Parts: sequence; C-alpha cells; structure tokens
Amino acid sequence: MNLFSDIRDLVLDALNQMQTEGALPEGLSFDNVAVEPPRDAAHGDMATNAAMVLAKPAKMKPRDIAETLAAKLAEDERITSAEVAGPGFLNLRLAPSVWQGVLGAVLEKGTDYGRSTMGQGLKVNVEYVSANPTGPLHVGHTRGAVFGDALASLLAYSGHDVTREYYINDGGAQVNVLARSAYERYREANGLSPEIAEGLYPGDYLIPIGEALKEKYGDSLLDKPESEWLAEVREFATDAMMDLIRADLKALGVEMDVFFSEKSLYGTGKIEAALEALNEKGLIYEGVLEPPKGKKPEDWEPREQTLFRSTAHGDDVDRPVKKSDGSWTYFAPDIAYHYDKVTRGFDALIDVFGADHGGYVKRMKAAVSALSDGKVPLDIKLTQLVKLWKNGEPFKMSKRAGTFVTLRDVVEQVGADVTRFHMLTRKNDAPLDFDFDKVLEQSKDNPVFYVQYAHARICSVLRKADEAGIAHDDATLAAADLSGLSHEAEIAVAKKLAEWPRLVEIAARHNEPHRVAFYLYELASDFHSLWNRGNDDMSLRFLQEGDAGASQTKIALARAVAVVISAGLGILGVTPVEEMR
RNA sequence: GCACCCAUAGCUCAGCUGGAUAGAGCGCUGCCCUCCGAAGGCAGAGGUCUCAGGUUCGAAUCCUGAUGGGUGCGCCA
Repeated sequence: MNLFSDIRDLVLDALNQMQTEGALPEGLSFDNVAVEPPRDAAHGDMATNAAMVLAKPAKMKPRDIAETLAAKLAEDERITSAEVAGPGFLNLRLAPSVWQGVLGAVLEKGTDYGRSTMGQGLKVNVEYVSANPTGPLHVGHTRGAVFGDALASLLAYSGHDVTREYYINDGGAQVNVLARSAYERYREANGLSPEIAEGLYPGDYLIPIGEALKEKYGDSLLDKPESEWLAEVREFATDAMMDLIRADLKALGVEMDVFFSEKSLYGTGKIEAALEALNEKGLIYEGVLEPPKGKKPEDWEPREQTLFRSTAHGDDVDRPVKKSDGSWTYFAPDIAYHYDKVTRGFDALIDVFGADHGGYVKRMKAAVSALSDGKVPLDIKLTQLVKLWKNGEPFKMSKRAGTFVTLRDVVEQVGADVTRFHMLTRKNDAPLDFDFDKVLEQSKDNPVFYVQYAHARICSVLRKADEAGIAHDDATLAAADLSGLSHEAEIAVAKKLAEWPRLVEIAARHNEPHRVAFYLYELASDFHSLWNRGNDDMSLRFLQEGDAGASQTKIALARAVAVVISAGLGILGVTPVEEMR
C-alpha cells in the first residue's frame, strides 16, 4: 500500500473523467502529474501539481483546471478538503480514517509494508567491494561494502531480483607480489630473516600465512627458484586472503551471492571472446595513443597498442586492451567480466567503486554500452573517502596492517551496526567523517543512537503492556479501534509512516540508500517528540492506566513505528535493539 | 592541459521528476525540567543556495561560462 500512489490514481481518475466530460482536451499526457507531501504542513496533507503541468498543453489557465479538479476530488470520502493555492497547486486534506488505515496496513503487512513492485522483478547485478585479494579490508572498502550491501537490499525491497557479487582480482601482477611477500614470511617461519623489499606487502597478516606454508611444505620450497614455487604459493596465499576477506565481510554482516574470479577468464577464451564481440562491431584497432597533456610520464614514447574505440560510446580517449608487449591490460579482463554479466542476462548492472577509480567510469560504461548494444544500463556509484577521528584528532594507525585502519579495527571498536548506520548517513559521493567517540555517544546528536532508542522505547512500552496484561499482537492491534488517534502529534507520526513506501521508491530510483537513514532519523524524531509530549499531557502516553482499549489504540501507533524502523534498519543491515545498554 | 565529483545557515550536512515562505543536528539566545515517560524538553535568531548569464509560468535543482576544493589521467589493478 502506497497512499501517495493511491491518491495519485484518484487524481488521474478525476482527470480522465474531466476529459470525457470535455472539461479537458483529449490526448494529454499525465506522466508529469505528481502527488507529493507539501513542504509546509499548513498546505495540507498532500499536494498535486496537475493543473500546472497540464495548463500549457491544454491551453487553459491552471486555476481553472484546478477548480474543476478540486470539485471532483472533494467527492471522494477520503478527501476532506481540496483547495487551490499559489500558482495552481491543489492542496488536499485527508480524513483521519485514512491515516488510521495506514496504521492498519503497517500492522497487517509487518516489515513488508513499504515493499514495492517498482522493480518489476528486473535482474540487477550489484558488484561491490571487489578488493584485491592481497590483504585485509580497510576502512575505504568498509564504506563500499556497507553502501553496496544496503543498495542491494534496497533494490530487493523495491522489487528487483538482486545478485550481490564480488570480483576477485586474482589475475594480475599484484597476486604475484602477494606470493613473494608470503614467501618471505614462509622463510621467516623457517627461521630465516625475511627480506621485505620495497613494493612487497609488509603487513603482519602474512605471518600466519608463512607459518601455514611451512606446515604444508616444510622447508622444501626454500632452495627452489621462484619459477618453481610462485604459482603454488600464489594460489595458497590468494585463497587465504579470500578467506580473510570473507571473514571480514561476515563480521560486517555482508554476504555475497557470487564471488567471480578474474583468473577464470584467462585460458578459457573468455577475454578473447569479449574482445571479438567488440571487434565485430568495429571497435578494436591497432593504434598509438597521444600522451596525456600536462602530466606526461617521464619515459613516454609512442607505441602501437591494441585499442578499444571507447570514444564511440562516450569516452574521451580510446583505451588500450593490450600492452605494447602484447599482454592484456587490466581493462581487458574487466571487459570480459562485464560481458559475462551481460550474457548472464542481467537487465541492469551497478558497480560500486572507490572514488579513486573515478577515471575508470567512462570506459567501463562505454564497454558495457558497446557489448550490450546499449540495452543494459551500467550505473557506477563512487564512494568517497572516509576520514577517521579519535579523541578529536585524525586517526590513521592500525595494529594489524601498519599503514591503514582495517575493517576489523572499526567493527571491533564500535560494532557492525553502528558502523553500517553511520556510513549511510552521508551521500555516497560526499566525504565521510567517522569519529570513533561520537558514533558511540548516547545522545540525540547521534543518529544511530537516536533511531535505536526510538525502537527500544517502543519495545519497552510493549513489555509494560505485557505486565499490565494488555494484548498487543499485531493482529489484535490491526483490528483495534483506531479512531481514538486524532491528536495532531499522533497524526503527524502516522503521516510519516505513510511516506515510507514512497521514500523506498525514491531511494531505489536514485540508487541512494542514505535516504533511508535520513528518513529513519526523521521518523524517530517525530516519535520522540510525541513521547515527550506525554510528559506533560498524560492523554498522549502510550499506556493509558486502567483503559486497555485506549492503550491498544496508542500501542498500535507505537508498534507501527517499530515495524517501519525495523524494515528500514533491515535494508541498512542494522539490527534494531530492544533495549539500550 | 583534459575528465569526473563537490560547493546550501558560524560548523557538519539533507533537500524527491524543476514547485509554494530552502530544512535538520551542532553551536548561539531565552524559558522549562532534573518527577527513570532517564540517557533532556520547548521556543527564537541565523540564508544573495560560490559568482555571472540562459531555459521556464516557476530554478538550490536543468544548460553555458567563471571561481574555489577533491580525485584520476598509455605500457599498475
């Protein structure tokens, strides 16, 4: 149930009627007719711009259309008043029974209230994290993981068929570096002093890998040349790193559907096939690139390479798929990987990258556009940097990795729930401050706390209802007489609940889960405000002493708030708490 | 040099398909509470939406240009 689309349907019916009656010309498009909550509550409960968007194509005055429309809408029992205002807005006020109906719907459907069919079951692939398997996840990955995961849940909640996917970069030079780094730790485990040369990974997390290698191979690899141990150690270390990463993700509550290995693209003809697909479209050629202006590499010299004509699909320059020595660039397997996603039948692709990959967006979109003939849209969401603070100072150190703060550091200090919620209180493309002290603060300044507190307060009301012997299962509450909910502060909360399904669709349409976090904060704020009024006005308290019926009415409202908070937190991957500690 | 992202209250940030008098928290000012319906409440002040043009009945939102900040730029991934 989405109240806004219900009322929009009502408006469209009225407009159609006006057409048949000759009050509006035929053939108008109603696509731009919107029904939204007005910014100012004084303007009523809902507003429609119908008269304004139709005035021009209908060649009529907006106010004339609005007057006729108002008269028609006023006939509906849900509408208590319809007033023309401003340049031609039509402001609607709704009957209290409508808001009470919203509560009934929430209690009946539970956390599925707000679930939308907007996505029409379209298959969407969300690729996120995709960190190189060379070490533990750090804070930057954490934000990408939280964002991608919440986005995937949001899309699923809005009716998409979602696949969560991780692309393992296990095919490039960096896994050889990993192997050499692990080998040094293996030497260390055998009592030799490791030589962590410049460019190798120095982190402590490889020490246990070295020991595990010793356990498996004893000292048998010590005297062999690199060519004889590289492949084996590489595979061993990569697997171990992926186990580590999977454990990191689990600690954050992220579970992938698919782990796709870059390595699986090599030697299977998949890269060749993807490039042949581009070649058939005339988009592959041999050529020499211009040097980048302004920042020319020292050793630049013109060389012929195999290039992808990405400029044909919106890129600024063509991009190399083969190095001058004939081996693949990193772009080539990426093309093949996205080709694979397209051929798996996804209707839409989403990649979540760190902001440092911004320069990669156009070429990747060009590749997908070319490979799918423009049929499969690729949206790339960039997550900006996370700046860590502790004790009022920038915080950079990590016990584990030496150079960067890991996901584990963060989760162990503040917990997965706080991490996830806080990282979604900013737009993905805005930089984020993460203050270890502030995110744990128990005050209304902290959105994580504030939303959780609202939920906990409601659970506390339910516990007290138990003690008083008041039935409060959702079925009972849904059937309760809700006509007693008429105070303006109570109606305000119900109105906020009515916005939830609409908010879900807007957030999903923009691929912006942070909107859910902001909505929850507003809902919690409205709830706390009502709660506070109970201090002065006993009639607004959720438990009415000695009056089980009246209590049930109020509890229904509180419980509905808890349900929507649960649903929203569920999308964000945060567990609602039942009491504050 | 080029591309992408960003610019909204003193600070940190929201702002829906272009819609009415641009919102929230912090900070500030005033009043109230300190009764576990505890982990404060209520109210107020505070804005040239970086600047200049353009499109539109209507622009923080779309377009062009400028300024300031961030990120990236063949043979790393």
